[in-house]
Amino acid sequence: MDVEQRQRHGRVRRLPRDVRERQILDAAVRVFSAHGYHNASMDEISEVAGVSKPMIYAYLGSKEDLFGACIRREATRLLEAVTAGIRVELGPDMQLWHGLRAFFRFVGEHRESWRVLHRQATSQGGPFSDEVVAMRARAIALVDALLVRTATKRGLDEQATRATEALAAALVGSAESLADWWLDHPDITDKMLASWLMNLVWMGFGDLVEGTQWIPSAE
Amino acid sequence: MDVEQRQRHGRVRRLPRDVRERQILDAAVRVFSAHGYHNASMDEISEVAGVSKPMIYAYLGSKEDLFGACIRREATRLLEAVTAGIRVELGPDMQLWHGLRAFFRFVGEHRESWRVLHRQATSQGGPFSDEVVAMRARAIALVDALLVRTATKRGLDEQATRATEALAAALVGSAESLADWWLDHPDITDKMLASWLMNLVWMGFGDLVEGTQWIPSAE
Amino acid sequence: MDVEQRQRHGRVRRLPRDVRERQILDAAVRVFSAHGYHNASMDEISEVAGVSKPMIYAYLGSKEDLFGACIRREATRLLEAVTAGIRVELGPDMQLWHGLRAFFRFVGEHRESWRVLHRQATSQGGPFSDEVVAMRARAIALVDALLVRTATKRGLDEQATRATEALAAALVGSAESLADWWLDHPDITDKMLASWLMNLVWMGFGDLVEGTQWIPSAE
Amino acid sequence: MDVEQRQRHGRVRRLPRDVRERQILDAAVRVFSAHGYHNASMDEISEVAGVSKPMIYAYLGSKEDLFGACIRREATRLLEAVTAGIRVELGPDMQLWHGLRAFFRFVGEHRESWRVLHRQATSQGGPFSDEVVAMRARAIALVDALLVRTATKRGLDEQATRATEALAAALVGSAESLADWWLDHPDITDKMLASWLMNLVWMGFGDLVEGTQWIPSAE
DNA sequence: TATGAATGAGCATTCATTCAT
DNA sequence: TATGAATGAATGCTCATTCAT
Repeated sequence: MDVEQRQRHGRVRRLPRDVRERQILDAAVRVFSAHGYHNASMDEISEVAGVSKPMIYAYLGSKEDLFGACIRREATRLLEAVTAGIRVELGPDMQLWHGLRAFFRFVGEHRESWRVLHRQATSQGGPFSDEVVAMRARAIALVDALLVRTATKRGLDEQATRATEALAAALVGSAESLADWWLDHPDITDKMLASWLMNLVWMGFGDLVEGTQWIPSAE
Repeated sequence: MDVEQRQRHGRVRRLPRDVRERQILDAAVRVFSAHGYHNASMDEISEVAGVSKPMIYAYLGSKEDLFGACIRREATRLLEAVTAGIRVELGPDMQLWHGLRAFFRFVGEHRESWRVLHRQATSQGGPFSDEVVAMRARAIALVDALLVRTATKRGLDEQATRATEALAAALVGSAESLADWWLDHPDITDKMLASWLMNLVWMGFGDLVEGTQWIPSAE
Repeated sequence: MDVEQRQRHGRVRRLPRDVRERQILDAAVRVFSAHGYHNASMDEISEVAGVSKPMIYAYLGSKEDLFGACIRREATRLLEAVTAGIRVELGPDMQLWHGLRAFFRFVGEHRESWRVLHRQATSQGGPFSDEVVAMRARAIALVDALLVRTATKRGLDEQATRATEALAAALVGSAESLADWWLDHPDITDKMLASWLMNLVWMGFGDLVEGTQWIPSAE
Repeated sequence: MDVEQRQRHGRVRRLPRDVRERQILDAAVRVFSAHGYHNASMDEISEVAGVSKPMIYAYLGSKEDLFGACIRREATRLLEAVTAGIRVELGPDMQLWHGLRAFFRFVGEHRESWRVLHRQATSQGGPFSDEVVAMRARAIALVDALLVRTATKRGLDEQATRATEALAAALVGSAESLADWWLDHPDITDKMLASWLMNLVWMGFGDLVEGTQWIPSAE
């Protein structure tokens, strides 16, 4: 391949390893996000990355490995963004508020990352599941800790204690669901989303731990 | 193939079309639920159904079509179950309550259906999306209608109006998420789930429409 | 593919399974014989067989399985030919004679089979080895039995007993080697080969068991 | 790459060409012997040799060339060992005896060389064949010369003359086969092997050239 | 109606080989 | 001299899909 061709292809050659890895991961996230794990082909990824397939295998391993690497990187980014958004010096409600805002901001700015994490990773059985389930569990635990801390202060009865984990899961699920809904309603701001969700769950949770309960009027 | 052979194989042949279709759909749901859309093979489905592959293609079209048919049937069942659970003569909170209970009951009794609907269908890009998105939209609309009816009675300010759809989406998402979480915590009853979620969202929603709002203490 | 094309390709379609299997095995032996196991491609085999690759995998399994099936079939044929050639009612020398003749005749008439058995199969480490080593062991055992029978009659001293197995191996090796040599000297008849080898080994063996030994004149 | 780096790697660089070549060939023989030609990878060879792949290509050419070089070196060593073992001042039988002993000794001491020569080289079709066939021809010629010399002395009838080459091939084959058999019976000494084979073929050959022939009692 | 037989097309993966430094 | 970085080109294998009966 002569100089002319090289330039026509617009590819830079002989880059250091970590740069290439980043290139590859970026491409992989794009492609996995667009077509899903199974429909994504290594050929397309290599093409989008501007790198030949053997490099992918040399650096990131099999398709499965590559997907796992994507998940790990994006999940880490997401959690870091959320963690960075939280102000630990504030009260729990503000922590949740900032956490939610950070979450929606991240999703808004990294649609592809989100799609890979939420849509693709969740649905695959087998090896990734572990990875993703673990990440999701970390998120739920994070929220649960927040809820417990809050509830404990106010005094938490037994049933409520038992419920917090479920509520945390529900909360995470709401956020995920809202994020998805957002994809089809781009005129909404991330702030509005966070605000709505905050009102929904925080007030509800507050009532719950205070003993104000909704009870079916008749079974 | 003569009668003798037919009997030797022990299968009943020449069944009416709708029976065959049900056989096939049942098998397809089982297999899709177990392995996911892509990992499911038409071979396995035909084997589980006890029907040859050409029959599947003749009756239900391509793999994609087949999957769509599964989604449609299961979603319909789910919505019917929920609708049937609702007592229109009761107040909105009781309607939601019974709806949630019916939802969780259905999920508990039809794990496979749920897995196909939630895990598989959500993650596939492309043609199914339409189908699934439509179904999901119907569910959200159902909840939204409920919320709007309630809110309207009490007088709904503008921002709240705008939020109800999002809240409906969030609510549906919470329920889905809780249902998933349930798969790993089978000792919980469907009643408990419904109760927790009801408390979380109904009280929150009640506060919201009544004007009691949570507002970040400082931006 | 219309009728014309079908006829142009000269392929008969929808044959019963065992016919197809034979076709495939025939082609595989040809191709393995020509290029060796590793250089043989499933594509070429399928092309030579006039059958698509999926049929090969459906009927005969993986490349390794296919190769194993070739080995087994050809080895069986060879052993059957040799066994059929032997006249059990005759004396041991005549048995060996007829056995050798049958062997060389078979090799002469089935060069490709021989090449696959001898050249290809012997050299592969791993799974086939077992198969082939077993076949070779059977051949050696056959010869050994013959030698032992003969020797026992005449009274066999200890060292000679111990040597028969080695001699059997050597004899089989000579025959194999001669067969190979023959490939490059096609003007020789199988009868001549058998005769030479018979004289070489039978007379030598006779001397050996009779106690006429060659002993190095000086170490 | 500067001096510091060079020393950090702990490898001695800039060695004279022939030393590098020997390193490479040693590694190649080891690897080819262990995995066979096709399963051996240039990567592994370069790793075992402690030399980068481009060096291998620069010094010894393609994989095929490299294999050829291995064959040539090892075959030469073997032939030299055998030749060195022969005492030309002794009679033909003693020459063969010493030749065989030298052969088996070499095999015993250089299993890897032997494996490459016998197992790998023989089975590959194509380019190597030439190389290997040539080497084998030299070995056969060596033996043939010996036989002819012997036979001529005693007077050799026409048929026997014609047969010597075949017998030489058979002899070489027996030795090879015995050597293989030996790999699975390590308690045998090389002397025993040589002795058995000597008795088998020398006596047989002696009979043959003396006119004592084995003739089938009835065709 | 019903199916065994058959295939086109694609995909993950590997490896000998060669630049650019 | 010496090599890390990079790739073209195959190859084994699978699967949705469709004939011919």
